Amino acid sequence: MKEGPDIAHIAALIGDPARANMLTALMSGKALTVSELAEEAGVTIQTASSHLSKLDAGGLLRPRKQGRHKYFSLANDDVAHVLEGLMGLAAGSGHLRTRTGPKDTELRKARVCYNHLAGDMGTQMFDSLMAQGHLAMDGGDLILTETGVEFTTGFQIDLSILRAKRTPLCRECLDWSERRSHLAGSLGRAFLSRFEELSWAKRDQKTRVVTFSQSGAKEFEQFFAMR
Amino acid sequence: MKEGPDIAHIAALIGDPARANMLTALMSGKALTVSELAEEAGVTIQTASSHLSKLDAGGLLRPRKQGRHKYFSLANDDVAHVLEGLMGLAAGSGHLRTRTGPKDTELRKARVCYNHLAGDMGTQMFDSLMAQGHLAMDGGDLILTETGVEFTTGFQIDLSILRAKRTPLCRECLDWSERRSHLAGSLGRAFLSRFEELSWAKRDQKTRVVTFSQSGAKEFEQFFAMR
DNA sequence: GAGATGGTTCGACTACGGTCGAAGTATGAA
DNA sequence: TTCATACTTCGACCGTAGTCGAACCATCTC
Repeated sequence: MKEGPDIAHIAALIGDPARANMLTALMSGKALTVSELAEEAGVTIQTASSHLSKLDAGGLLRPRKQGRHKYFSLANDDVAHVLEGLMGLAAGSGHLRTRTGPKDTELRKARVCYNHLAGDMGTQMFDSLMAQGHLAMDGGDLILTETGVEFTTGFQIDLSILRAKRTPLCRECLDWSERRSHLAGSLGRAFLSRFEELSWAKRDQKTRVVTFSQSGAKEFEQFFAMR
Repeated sequence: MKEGPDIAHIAALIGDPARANMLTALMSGKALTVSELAEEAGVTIQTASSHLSKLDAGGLLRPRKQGRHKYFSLANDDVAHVLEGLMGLAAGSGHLRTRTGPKDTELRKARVCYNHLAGDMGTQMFDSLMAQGHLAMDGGDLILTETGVEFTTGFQIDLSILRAKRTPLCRECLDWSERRSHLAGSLGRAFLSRFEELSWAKRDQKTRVVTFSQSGAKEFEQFFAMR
């Protein structure tokens, strides 16, 4: 009756509307300040502060002080992963916050998941990389193959920098809208920022939507076509 | 500020201690009655009933009436998956309900996750099946290869029955203790029940622990050795 | 220094939701 | 029919936790 970790505590942390809004906002991958998160959640700064300290104590956030600002971001990919999972359940039970509107289709098309590309285009990219043999599964872990290394370096992504970090290079992340995997981990992050550098795509500042330019979408299709 | 599914609602459902206990109990994969779940959660039958109707309304459970009993089980693998994820976070933040005791090591060794094998032996089995090429990733989906079909039928598992069901044959599930994937889906379930039929292993009724007999462990090692 | 801006702490208010006793409904047994 | 068991509904109680105003720190600017 009481073995295993204490689910209830952190589920309750996520379970408050204000905190859930903050966490959802942080799924954009950006680090946000207390006041930004307060606005995002629709509460005053005081309450936001108290919420954030609780989330931090629960290990869900990573705070960083910078001058008189305090920036919060999600603690790690695992947290983002669980949040996506919860979104999947919520979406499945037909409990959408907003009725499926025009913004919803944009979110399904391409969006930011923590720090990498998700949605239709995210899964397409993942599928393509697998089909081309650039990614492979090795005993439950996702790995970058030799051709994959070539491909990414050709994409102007410096793997040595990524490998130096503690976070895993490749991870898969389950998509709540597509119910399929897409690429997470530091490589997933690198791909997305590369898309931005090449101005193939732009993140919306507020809504997690990623919009590809017309030419950007074409380039993307070129590299990540299926078959 | 309000795009995406309503995380908070279902997170709050999981966030109550009594409900979390019930859900954890259901991770054993067994369907339990209202009174059993009440005892599991340490509350009276009335409150259990109200909790269960809320969980049901949230789409987390699948109720089945049978005579004057009402059996509840987890709605699907997705729910189990999210619960495992939450356990991972809770374990990671050092928030174990019970200090890592003797039962904890048993849980890490081999346990039931919803309806399939998890823990050290679960991930070992998954890794072995991947290494032997019986399982493979195909565009984000886990599939059974041709040799995999051979292997499982040689194991006296009737695939045609499994394929007839709506639930996916193969799925991967992230392990909170090992932080690696193991095999879920109807095939994962089939393997576990086969182990029981062969009396290689036995589930403990209360604690989710799976104990392998000495000879059973040897057989297991034979079939699912790494390399 | 003084003033402004970003966060935190404290205290008081409030409301939502978990809890159980008691009564009510269904199903099964005798 | 009568009794027992399994569960649900109702109502009342109570505690916890979210909320904000006000005052308090800390950091930067001038």
